[in-house]
Order: sequence, then C-alpha cells, then structure tokens
Amino acid sequence: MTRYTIAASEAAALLLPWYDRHHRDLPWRVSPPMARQGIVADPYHVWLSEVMLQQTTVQAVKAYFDKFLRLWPTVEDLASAETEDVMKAWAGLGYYARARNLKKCAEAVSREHGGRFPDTEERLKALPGIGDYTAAAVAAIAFNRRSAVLDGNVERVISRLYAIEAPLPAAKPRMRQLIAELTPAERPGDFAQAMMDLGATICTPKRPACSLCPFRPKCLALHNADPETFPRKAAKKEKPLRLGAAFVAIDQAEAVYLRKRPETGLLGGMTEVPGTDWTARRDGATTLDAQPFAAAWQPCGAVSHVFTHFELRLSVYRANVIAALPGVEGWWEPIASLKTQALPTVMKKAIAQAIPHAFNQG
DNA sequence: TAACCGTGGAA
DNA sequence: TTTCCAAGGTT
Repeated sequence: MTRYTIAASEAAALLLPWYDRHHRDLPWRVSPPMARQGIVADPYHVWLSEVMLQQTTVQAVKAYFDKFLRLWPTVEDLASAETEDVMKAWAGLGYYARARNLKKCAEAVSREHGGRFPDTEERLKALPGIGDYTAAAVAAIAFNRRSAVLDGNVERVISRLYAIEAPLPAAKPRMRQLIAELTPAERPGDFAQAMMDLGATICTPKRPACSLCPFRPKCLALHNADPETFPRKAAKKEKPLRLGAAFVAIDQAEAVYLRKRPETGLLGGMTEVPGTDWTARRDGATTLDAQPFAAAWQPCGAVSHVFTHFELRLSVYRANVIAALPGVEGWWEPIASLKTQALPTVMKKAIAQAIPHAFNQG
C-alpha cells in the first residue's frame, strides 16, 4: 500500500517561485531578494513577531511590533525593562501570558545565552513562551535551519494537499511528519514563510483561490474532493455565560480607582476596576460585598465581553466620591492617563460604560 | 489529554 | 447577529 507523496524538491520548485513573486511585505521580514543574498532577519525581530502572531492576526500585530521595537530596540533592552511597562505596552493584544513569558524569555536570552538567541530548535523550545511552532519558525527564518514549521496555515495547506480525513487535533502528528518530508534543504526559512503566505492568501479557510495556487497540480483535495471542507475538525463546545459586577469609582479630580489582578490565570498581571467574581450564578444579593469601599453605587448599565471559553456579562456600578481616600489594595489613576495603563479590553468597556468620555481623544 | 488563555475583523 | 478564527503555549 503506497501512500501519496510529494518530493521536497518538487514542492520547493513549485512554491518558492510563487513566493518570490507574491510574498507579503511585512515589517519583521527580510525580502526574498535580500534573503537569497544571505541576509538573515534579526532573530530578535523574528522571535518578537512570532510570539505576537500566536493566534493573532498580522493586521493586529503590526502596530504592536513597531511600538515594542521603538521602546526596546534589542533583546537586552527588553530584558532590562520593567515587567509592568511590558504589560502596559501589550494591553489590548490578548493572551497576556505571552507578555509575561516574553519578558522571561528576554531575561533568559540575556542571562543564559549572552544576549544572543540560541540557533537550534531544541534550545529555542526550552525558552519561556516558545513551543513547537515558534521554535521551528525562529530556527528556520532566523537561522536557516531545515525545521518543520507547522502552524494553522500549514495545517490547512497540508490537509488539502494530502486530503487528510482524520480530524484535528488528532491529525497533527501526521501533518508534522508530512511537512517534515516536504520541507527542502534549500531556503527552508522562505519555504516556511511561503507555506504560511499561501495559507493566508490563497489556501484560505473559506473560498480558497485554487486557480491561483502553485500546488494545484499536486492537490488531492482539489482533484478528489472539496478543498474548502479541509481540514476536518472536531466539534467545538459552546461557551457558557458568566455574570459579575464591576465598580467604577471617580473622585473630584476625575481619577478612577484601579487595582492589579493576580499574576496568573485570566488577565493575569493586568489592571482592573474592583468587582465580583465571575460566576454562572444569577445571585445579585452578594454584589455589594465586592465593593472596594462604601459609597453611593449607582447602576449604570452592563457590558458584554467574549473570552476564549466563556461569555461575560458585567453589571457596572458608578460612584462619585469626594476625596481619594481608601487605597487599601489599589490606586487612583487620572482619566487622562488611563489609556497607557495595562487595562484589558473588558475593563476599558466597563470604565467607558460608567464614564463615556474616559477614553476620548486628548 | 483537555482545559485554559483575548481580541477584533470578516463573512 | 452569529459564527469563525488568526504565524499556539502552558498546565
């Protein structure tokens, strides 16, 4: 029983010329002409972009990538930064464990590797926040290693090329084996980026542009099935609804009472306004138990926010207080500087619900 | 292994 | 409006 195979040399011959013509120009990339002259992207830039791009769109990452390079031009600069400043700069990008691990990784590179990123997959993967994908990507793109780079784009391309019927995530080891066989020794970094560009622009989740695809003569799904139905995926479960309350206190100088969340877990290490736990209960009786201090709390509506594994509905309460007294666990932050705080989106929504002009220009 | 962990844009 | 999901990692 012989299985369907595509030679790495054939894959390279089809994909690399396509990449030379149709690659995306991205801020963290070295263009193919430069790459063929032996110019390699800065490992710090590659690593920073790859971490930011985990489960995040290119469009969302661009502005953050520029901001981080402006604030911390080298990995040593980032290693020396205050974690709090890193969290503030990351605010809004999501998955905040990435920011905490980014800082830890920079420190490890500085301390354990003399400020230079290791150039092998194995040693890269030993660093915080670097898993299978990111280790392979940095090794291939920044160090020209022939590593098997498998991300969501590549999974989709591979699943269609070989018409893989097994659903994700169970099929992932099989896909890793296939991409390892398919990756050429020639220009492995460009090959990896080409696979991802192909998945992002041609071999898209919906309505793939198969007529423009360089792999068209080799794609089993195109010839034997419907490419759009790949990759097969296990059914996902629905998100439960959780309820909670948030308290927005404003003093006479228009400062808001904020506090820091625990370092781990949901929105770990980020800033918040005080509030209740977020539970599935509909019990309003305990709401005021969570007030940061006694005040004339007025209900001012609710905000909804969708997290990865649940939906949240927050009842928002507002109180105007005479003076900024308490400060037991938090601090008073002027409205003017709220936008530079480490506030996750759900907290900005809650504050904006209580103070509509809080995040206005100026 | 499966649950946990954000956000915003597109269709 | 709802659904999907984007260059995943950690526990």
